Amino acid sequence: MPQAVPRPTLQRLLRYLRELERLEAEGTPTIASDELGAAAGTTAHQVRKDLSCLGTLGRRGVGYRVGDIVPTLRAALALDRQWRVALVGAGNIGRALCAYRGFRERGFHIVALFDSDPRKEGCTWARLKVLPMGQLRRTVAELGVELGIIAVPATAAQGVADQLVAAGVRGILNFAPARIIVPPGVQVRSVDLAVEAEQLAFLVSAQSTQPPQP
Amino acid sequence: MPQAVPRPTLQRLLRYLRELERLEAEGTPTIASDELGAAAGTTAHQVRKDLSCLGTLGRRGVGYRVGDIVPTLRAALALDRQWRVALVGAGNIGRALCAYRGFRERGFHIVALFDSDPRKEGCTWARLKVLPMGQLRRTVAELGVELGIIAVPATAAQGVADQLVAAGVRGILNFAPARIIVPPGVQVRSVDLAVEAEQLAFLVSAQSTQPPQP
DNA sequence: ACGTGTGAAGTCGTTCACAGCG
DNA sequence: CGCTGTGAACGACTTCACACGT
Repeated sequence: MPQAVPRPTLQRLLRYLRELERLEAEGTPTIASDELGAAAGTTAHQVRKDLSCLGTLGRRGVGYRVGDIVPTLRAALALDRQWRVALVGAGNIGRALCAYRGFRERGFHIVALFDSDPRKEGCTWARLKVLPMGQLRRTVAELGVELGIIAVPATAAQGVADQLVAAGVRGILNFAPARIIVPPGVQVRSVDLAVEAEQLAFLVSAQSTQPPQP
Repeated sequence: MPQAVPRPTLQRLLRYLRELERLEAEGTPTIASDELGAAAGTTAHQVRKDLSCLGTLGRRGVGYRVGDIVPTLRAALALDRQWRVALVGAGNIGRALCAYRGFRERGFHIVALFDSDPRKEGCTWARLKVLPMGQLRRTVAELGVELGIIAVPATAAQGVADQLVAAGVRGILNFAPARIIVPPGVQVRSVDLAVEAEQLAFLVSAQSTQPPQP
């Protein structure tokens, strides 16, 4: 049975899948854990441990058959289906996410776009009309939206999250620099662009002041 | 001496700093670890352990003086200064990052903008002219750029990283869905938007198939 | 003989409990 | 007495070593 997959393992599994899809496109029939590890930036040990979370996927003495495990991984990671997404916030970030090809390529379809600013209402981006927030609940229900993306200012984030949850969304990807509280049963992942930059700055700075050990 | 700060601790310290700056603006003079923990979404234990990485910052029986530790935190996290940043890639993501206020508010100034597409050359975004890649090296040196942001397609990412490193950049924030290899002494942080969505999808999906324990 | 799967050992981070200072 | 600082216990993830299937 698929016992819990640790978070770090999940991230790596997604990277392995990327690499394996590339190998599949190139026609590589089989790959060993050490090669996959090198391609994904980790070790053979780690690759085997991670993949073993999902069952017995390889063949001893041979390696992993690319054609076999790509579908297995896709299914295990819930990527063998399409996800309908609502995007809230038609600002700079919202516009970029709306146009981002990476989402659609991986099965994430933004099917509705909302903004509280009436001046933006009716504008069209990437074939989507900007709808007023008042229509969020009905639209999410009608279109069967399962995931929401928040791309609004920090002060508005919690309110938007509440509305998304009330509309029945099961997961939220939050780009606002604010902590969001949701009831159990709803998943949240936050991406804070400034925090990413700040982490980088710290690492750069720490490395200058602390030269590596002798 | 400031011994190594674990990565998860670093992330939390940045969140504490946000909360503390808010408290400072509100005029709160002092705060205890349990309140700060609640505000930042963690525990009092964790707050004290994290802050103790940076030295003895609190007063027993009192708590932490907001006015004291905000500057201390800023200095320890290398946020008591400005960072000059070069942005490569004038596509959707690049445009959004260029206009993103959060960076400037936190001391990250995008001072140069590059794209390999000659048609975009000379366009102006947020008071920045799009420059050709050929000018990257000289411009980075002249302006004293320390950090680079990559917002180009995956296939171009490694090449851009190489050019940034050759130009003397010390850290790279990578938004391309590709692994980037840099020499030691250069820091990289990657943000893969599709992977974030994929993780969310997995968590939502896993929760449906595995109801919580009895 | 080769490469996977996996228990065991090791490392890192979190949680805890209480001593210690204001 | 209140709240911090911190060593110690705990738990999670990683690294390792080797048995096992092909």
